[in-house]
Amino acid sequence: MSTSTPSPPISASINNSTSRRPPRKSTLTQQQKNQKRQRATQDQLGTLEIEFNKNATPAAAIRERIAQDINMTERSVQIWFQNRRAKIKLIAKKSIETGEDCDAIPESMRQYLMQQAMESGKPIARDLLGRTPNSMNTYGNGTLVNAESANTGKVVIHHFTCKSLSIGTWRRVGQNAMDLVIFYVPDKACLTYYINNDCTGYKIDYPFSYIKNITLENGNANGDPSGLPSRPRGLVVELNRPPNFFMDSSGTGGFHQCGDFTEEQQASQIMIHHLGGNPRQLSGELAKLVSLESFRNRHNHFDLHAMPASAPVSPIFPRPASQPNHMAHPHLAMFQETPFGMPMHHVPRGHKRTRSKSVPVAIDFSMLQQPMPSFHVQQPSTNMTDTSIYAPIPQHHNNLGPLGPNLRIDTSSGYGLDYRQHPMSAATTASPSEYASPSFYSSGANIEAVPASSFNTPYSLPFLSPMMEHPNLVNPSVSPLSAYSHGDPVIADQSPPLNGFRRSPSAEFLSIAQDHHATLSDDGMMLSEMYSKQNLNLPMHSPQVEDAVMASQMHEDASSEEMDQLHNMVPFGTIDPASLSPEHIVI
Amino acid sequence: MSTSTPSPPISASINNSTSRRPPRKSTLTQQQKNQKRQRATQDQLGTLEIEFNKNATPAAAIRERIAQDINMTERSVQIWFQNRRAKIKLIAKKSIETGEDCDAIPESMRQYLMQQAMESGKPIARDLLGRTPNSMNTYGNGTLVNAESANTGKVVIHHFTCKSLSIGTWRRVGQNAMDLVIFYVPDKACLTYYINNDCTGYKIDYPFSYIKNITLENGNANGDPSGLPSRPRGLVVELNRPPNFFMDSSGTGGFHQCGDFTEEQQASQIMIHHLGGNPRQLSGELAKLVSLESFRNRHNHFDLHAMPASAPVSPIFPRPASQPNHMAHPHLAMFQETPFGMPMHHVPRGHKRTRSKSVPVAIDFSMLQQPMPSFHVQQPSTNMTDTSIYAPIPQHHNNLGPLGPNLRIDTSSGYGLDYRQHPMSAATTASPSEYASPSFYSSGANIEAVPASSFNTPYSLPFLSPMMEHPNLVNPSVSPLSAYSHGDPVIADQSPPLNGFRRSPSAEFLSIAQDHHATLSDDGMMLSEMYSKQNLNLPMHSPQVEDAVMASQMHEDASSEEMDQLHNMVPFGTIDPASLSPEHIVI
DNA sequence: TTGTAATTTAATAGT
DNA sequence: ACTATTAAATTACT
Repeated sequence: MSTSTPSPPISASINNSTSRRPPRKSTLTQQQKNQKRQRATQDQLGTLEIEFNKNATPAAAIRERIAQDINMTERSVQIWFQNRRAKIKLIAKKSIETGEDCDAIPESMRQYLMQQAMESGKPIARDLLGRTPNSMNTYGNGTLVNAESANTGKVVIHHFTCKSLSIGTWRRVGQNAMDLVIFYVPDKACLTYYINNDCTGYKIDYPFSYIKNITLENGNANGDPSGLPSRPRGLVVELNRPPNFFMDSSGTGGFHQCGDFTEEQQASQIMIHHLGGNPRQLSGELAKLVSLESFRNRHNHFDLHAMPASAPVSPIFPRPASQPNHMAHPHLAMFQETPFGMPMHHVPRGHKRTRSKSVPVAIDFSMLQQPMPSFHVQQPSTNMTDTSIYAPIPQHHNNLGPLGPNLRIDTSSGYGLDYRQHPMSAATTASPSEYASPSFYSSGANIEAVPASSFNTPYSLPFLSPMMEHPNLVNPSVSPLSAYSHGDPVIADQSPPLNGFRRSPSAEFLSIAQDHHATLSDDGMMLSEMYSKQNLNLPMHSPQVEDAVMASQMHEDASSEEMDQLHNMVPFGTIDPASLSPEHIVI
Repeated sequence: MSTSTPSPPISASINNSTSRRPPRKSTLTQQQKNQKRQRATQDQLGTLEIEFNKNATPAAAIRERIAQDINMTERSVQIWFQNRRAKIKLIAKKSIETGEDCDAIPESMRQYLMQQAMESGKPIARDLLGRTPNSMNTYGNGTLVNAESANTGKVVIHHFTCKSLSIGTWRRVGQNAMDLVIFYVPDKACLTYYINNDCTGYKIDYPFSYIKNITLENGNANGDPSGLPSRPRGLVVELNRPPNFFMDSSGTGGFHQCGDFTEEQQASQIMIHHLGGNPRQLSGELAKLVSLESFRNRHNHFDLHAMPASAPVSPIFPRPASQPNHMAHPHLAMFQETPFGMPMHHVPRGHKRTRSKSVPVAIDFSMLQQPMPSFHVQQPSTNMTDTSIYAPIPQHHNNLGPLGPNLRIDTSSGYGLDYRQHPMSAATTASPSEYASPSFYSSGANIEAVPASSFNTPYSLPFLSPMMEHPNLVNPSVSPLSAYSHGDPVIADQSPPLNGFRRSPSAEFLSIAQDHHATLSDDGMMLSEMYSKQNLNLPMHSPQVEDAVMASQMHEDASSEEMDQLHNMVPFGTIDPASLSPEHIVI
């Protein structure tokens, strides 16, 4: 039938069917109904595409308008959008598995996915799209995230869905879901804040052992009818010492440690970090963290003397009075864990999804075309982007010029070479012993025996030593500091020598990255990736199962950890002020 | 990433993916994913073929099994089936156009196509597959259906999707979708029941003018909560005179008129026919019929005096009290037509497609090999066929022995020679004037001017005369009766002389058939086919557009009638008892 | 070259 | 609106 006849002008044929389409309701006609299955013309596709980029879930009215514009039925437009979303979602998912890129995901879709993930507490969804944004241009800059996406997937990562990070007055707000990523790698026992500013990546990280406690702040959601401006919701992390700072010399493919880049180096002074986010969401995420042995034992290896093992049962922990400025709230609640490590009050699953409503979120189209590094941050006025909704949130030091390989972010003092301000000595500012409290343990099963071999404290453990075998490991910009972060005994314990690794498909990338910077080892992801290689032989079991959903789609021989890979990105969005039972949780 | 690696032994590579593939979902892997595009081996093809013959749309589980059997991924199996179905469908369609045969269509595929057509009320699909079953071995017996399949497709045919036909106590139940076909040819203004019994075809037909009224019985679907056994659902046709009877002297290639072959010749006595079927489905089909001018004017040419043209507006038609036995129901509803000739209450479009589920329909594999005539009927116990689901339905006179060229069907008295029992005189039993009622018209636009040239009443018009030009038109078994059926003025009017036909690819078959029997002209399909030839030059316009879907796939310059070709077969299946708004519709 | 494997796209069904 | 599936249309590959 399709032998020779040249296809007639499509628009004409479509016209036939739609021109007199009744202005009826929506479910009415599909093009097909009228005649045949019709292929969208390039014209139509163009418009659809544009509209999709603007809004991946247009309301009926908008669909109708579009439909009229391009001579399609509203129904067909609807279907097109549906299929498109599905397609992109699939791509996103796939890109997770393969670690491939996906610059084909318009910001609108990201926003949408974000929101979706946000509203459904489901980690799966979060993974998918949380992850997708990074996979864009990986290899190039070799961020930790990229490293992850490149590996075959043994790395277990969990996110904290936060949209803001505040340390003192220094504050970063995630704007397009790529500029602020907060996550931890259980196996590394390390918490990381990933920050992107104008295509340059920065990160702050610290091993669990640096964490004095973590608090979930629920504002004054319920039970406190006072009209007071609600306290910032989210996690409050209290450290016992300053974290580590890194930056990504853009494009070169790796992080190197650097000095405190926060405004006035506040992060080196103030040990309280506020991670703003939806308490309901964070509740579950926090539950996971605290269920980790590596978290619960985070102080065991060096701080046994500092904390009496008897205290932890108390449901309410008095917080150290010496606390500078943050939240001395009366609302405290014990974090209760379910068999799955989820809090009892975990969101039931009755999300209120704002169906196919265009989200009032800033959209960054520029992202779509430019093959730039994975992340980038608030440029006060991005083309096409409406940043107004974020305006009320104070952003410090955003008046940076375009950045080259050098970074400039919220810090007037040195970075790069002047990177070290508080190595070991930082302990004097906030020594572990000072802050250590009985509240470190959230359950009774904390004090577990530690293998003798794992007595590498974060202070002294050069757990990177195996990597030193590599000749080009010495990077001029790397300071000794790079050797004492991530003092995770477990990792140190199980970490195999590098030359013992089996070469997986991603091993190549690994070696490439290794050639780049000595700081490689400082990159949590890289580390974890190497570690993941080992996992091929040494499957590890984490207490979480919930995140381990995607794995099933990969290989059936994959352990649950396999699937639960790279939650690189933390989606964020409007915070649902919905009430959460416990208003305040301290770990 | 898939640069160059030479494809390894296929079975091995496939094995990789499938052998221990997780019992996971579907989106799994394509062979390609693993390595390269892989050609199915002869072995694999063999199995696939066999499976396809068993079931053209295997469920996922079955696909999985097959996949494992032949070392393919489930996905690939799925694709293979998909492509296969597409291919066969194409073949089928092509065979329609060319009039070629196609013994390459396994029964499973026919079943599938059937069901598909069934579930989608769409005539398109119905055409295709309605058509396919016949295309098997056409030439041989040259049934009307075959004739159709042979023509190039100008014939407009519409089906009534019925699964049973009852006249009095005589009853036929469609069992394999090929033994009971009820349809009409608008241009012929003739309604036909096609019946196949053990490879021999029979038919009953009558021009529209014989139809007193048609009722749609919806049983007591809704609004009648009484626990009464629902009245039989479907169409009830009331005639004003007995229909015509034909049979196909098997294998010889044509129908010839014969006597009433129904049990005790009930069809000659009882003017009420019950056509069982899904009311929802039939509703739309009936809507089409009543929208036809040729239907609405069916009495105009001879019975104008009998019915006052003023009455028709009444929404509810009192039915003649003289009605014998059938349905004197209180539920009557006006059949409302939309601009498209569809009833307002037309099924919304919510068919429940039992997706890719093998239908619980009797499958006759024997059909696959044997090049026997298109149709055949319920053999009480067919090999491999589970007839149980039809068991409850009484089948009369099925205890026939194998039939040769002679027929034996539900009639103990004469046929063949003793064929004429109620020619004109039958009118005395139920004269048009007696039954004529104002309800003949379903809308106001009925009484239209009739071309003067078309005043050929079904009583006198020898519209077959052109065919008499053929020498061997005289068949011993043909009676004069054959000359007065199908009194469609339009056809008679526009029918060209035979020798004026253009030779289409199928013209050859036509002539062959013509050489077979003088009864050719009695075969509605043959007639309509000839007629269709003419259409090449004389496009005709029917009020329906909906059916005209397939045309776009043929030639874009084809008129809408062109596509709406041969609805030869009426697929049937389980009747959906879903409620239909109007319970009872009278035309 | 065709024909077949596979992908992409519009649509349907069910949820 | 999402998922799963499909048929139809197309592309790719042998």
